[in-house]
Amino acid sequence: MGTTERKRRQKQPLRERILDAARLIVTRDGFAALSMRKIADAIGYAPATLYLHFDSRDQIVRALCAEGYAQLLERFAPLAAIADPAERLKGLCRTYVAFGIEHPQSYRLIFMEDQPHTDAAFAGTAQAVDDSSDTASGLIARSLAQMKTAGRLPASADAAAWAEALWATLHGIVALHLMDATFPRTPLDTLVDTALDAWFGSAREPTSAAPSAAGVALDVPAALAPKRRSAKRPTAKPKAAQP
Amino acid sequence: MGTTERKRRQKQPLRERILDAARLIVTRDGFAALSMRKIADAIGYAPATLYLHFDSRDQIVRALCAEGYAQLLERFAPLAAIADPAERLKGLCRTYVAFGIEHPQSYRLIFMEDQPHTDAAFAGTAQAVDDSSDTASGLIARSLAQMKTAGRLPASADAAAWAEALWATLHGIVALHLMDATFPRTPLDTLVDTALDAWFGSAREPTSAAPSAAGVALDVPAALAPKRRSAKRPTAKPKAAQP
DNA sequence: GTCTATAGTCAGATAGAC
DNA sequence: GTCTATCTGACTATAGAC
Repeated sequence: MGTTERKRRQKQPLRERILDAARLIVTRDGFAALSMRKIADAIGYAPATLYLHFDSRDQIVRALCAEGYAQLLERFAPLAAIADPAERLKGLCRTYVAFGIEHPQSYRLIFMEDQPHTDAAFAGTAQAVDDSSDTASGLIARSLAQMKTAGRLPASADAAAWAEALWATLHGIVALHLMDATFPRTPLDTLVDTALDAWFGSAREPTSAAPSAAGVALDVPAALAPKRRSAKRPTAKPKAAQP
Repeated sequence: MGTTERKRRQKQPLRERILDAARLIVTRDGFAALSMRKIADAIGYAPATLYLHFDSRDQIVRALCAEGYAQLLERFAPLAAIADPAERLKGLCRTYVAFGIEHPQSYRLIFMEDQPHTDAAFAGTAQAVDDSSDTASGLIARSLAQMKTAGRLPASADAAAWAEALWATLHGIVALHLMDATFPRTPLDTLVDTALDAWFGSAREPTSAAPSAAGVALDVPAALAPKRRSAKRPTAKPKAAQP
């Protein structure tokens, strides 16, 4: 074990530098502009060296993506403590949108470009309603289910369908904004609130209990250390060339 | 003029064949797989020949995109005749989603990949509320404004914000589905209806502010003919390479 | 571990012969 | 109008010297 440990530790520094450089390029120029050459140039190594630490460009991309997704979940984590499901949901929605705006390239990769990872993000959706899964979708679905139980959704409502539609709304807001910066003429926060009001009737008369609209601190300080938990399955997909 | 006409007509056949081939490739393999060489191979010409009819690959892509957008507007056209704004809006929403599902590659290009065209699609959004603009967003915004006038939206609602949020929902549904075919576990039509019901209260009980003015359908003058205006400024953007 | 050198592909676009 | 031939440049990934 000691030997293995030491070996791994020797490798880490360069691996980190590769990821750092890759993150910089991606953040600045987008994922399409990421190439092994550019990374190598950025850290002052030859392209071939990168292959000692990553099997392929794709593996680097996946590592960055996993990082971004972990960040999103970290942002969600403190919200789980909010007892009122409506308030929690509001916080989740705002945090989701804020994340997309603040980390456009990560968001693009996770939800707009890389199908495998989009699939992964959706994986838990199905049973998430009663499961306390820690996926983005699971958290939203769970809050909605609780709200239905609390009678804040129409009895006829299908909580799972609402969760899907609500997520679509959030994704649509972020995705359209990332495609065209002028998109929401309405301020983003206002737009999210508009959507929430439309869905849950805050603008409508509060039938039973009027939530006093306790302001959710939507700025989660995020003491997040960029987690480097890289993707586990190598899943070397050697690019099926089509003749 | 006669000479110009004749020249243009001589060019058209091959131009069409180029576009046909390009459309096929794009529909089958996606936009990323579209290359001048593949088009040339498909129609049995040399790559260089394509440049007699198009300045660049980008111009071909734009032509396909304009085509797709015109198709979307054509699908919308007959819906303008629906007098009841709520019914019209429902039709618009379903049509929008259906188009995205049926023409995934066109949708991707217009709204998910090509920023210039996404920008163009959004261009009319601003004044569209009182304008009978023939953009996709304009049609939705106009219907919503009419619904508000008819009292079917909360008086406090900002019709423009609702329009943006509703569009985001539709886009989110389509975009997520295109990224992951398993996305809406709920059937697509059901999901759209769920959103519409939640937003406009068909499912809610008409407690106090009932849609009393059920028949207050504002008629719509806008007879928008399926405009074929392909609207393209060549805008040759020769790909700014970044050194 | 790291490098140089290179293989092998693909791409967009152009020159100039026919 | 159309072709062949080529320029230019991007990329991933590998082999083998140091």
